[in-house]
Amino acid sequence: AVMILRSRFLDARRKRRNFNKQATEILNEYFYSHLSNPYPSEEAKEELAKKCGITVSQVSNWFGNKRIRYKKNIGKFQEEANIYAAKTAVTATN
Amino acid sequence: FDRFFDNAYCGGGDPPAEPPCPGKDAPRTRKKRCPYSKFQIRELEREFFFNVYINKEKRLQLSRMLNLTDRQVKIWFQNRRMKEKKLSRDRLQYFSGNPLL
DNA sequence: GTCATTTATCATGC
DNA sequence: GCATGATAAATGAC
Repeated sequence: AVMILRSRFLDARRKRRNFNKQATEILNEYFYSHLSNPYPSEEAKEELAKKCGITVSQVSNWFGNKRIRYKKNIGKFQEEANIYAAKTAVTATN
Repeated sequence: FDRFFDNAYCGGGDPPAEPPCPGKDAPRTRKKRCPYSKFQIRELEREFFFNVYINKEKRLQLSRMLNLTDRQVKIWFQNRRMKEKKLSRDRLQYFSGNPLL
C-alpha cells in the first residue's frame, strides 16, 4: 500500500494538468490588478492557493511563469490584460 | 573521455568560457542556464547521498572530475537541499491532508 | 548558509 | 504546433 501511494505521489508530481478556468481567472485577476508589482506576499499566495484549490508552490510557479512570459512578449498578452482591466474596473464601480 | 559519452557540453574542459573580465566594461552577462549531463548528475547525487553539505576539499575534487566550477558545485548542493526540502513538504501535504485513493 | 527569484528547458495537454 | 505547469541552473538579497 505504501508503495502504491509512493508511486502515485511521484507520478502525480510529474504529470502536469492544467488549472481549471476559475483558478486561472483568479490568478489573472490578481496579476493584472498588480501589474506594477506582481509579487504576492506569502500570505497573499496562501489565500490565492486556497481560493484556487492549488498549492502555494503552484501559485509561485504560476506567477514566475506569468511574469517572465508577460515580460517577454507584452503584446501577446495585451488583449488578456484589457479584459481583466475592464473586469476590475467594473467590480470597482460596483 | 566521459564527456564524449554523455553530453557534458557545459563547463566542459574549457573553464574560461566566461571571462571574469576584471575591472570594467562588460555588462557581465548572466551565465546561460546549462543542464548537466546524466553522468554529472549521478556523481553529484552520489555525493549528496553521503553528505548533504559538501566540504571545500571534496567540492574541488568533484568540480575537477565533472568539469564544473566549484561555484557550480556549491550552487548545485544549495539547490539540491532546497529541492529536498520541497519534496518533504509535498510528501507531507500529500500523505496527510488526503485520505484519497 | 537559506530562499525567493529569473531564465531556459523539460514534459505534457490539446 | 504551441500553451502551460513543473523542474533545473544561476543570481541576488539577507
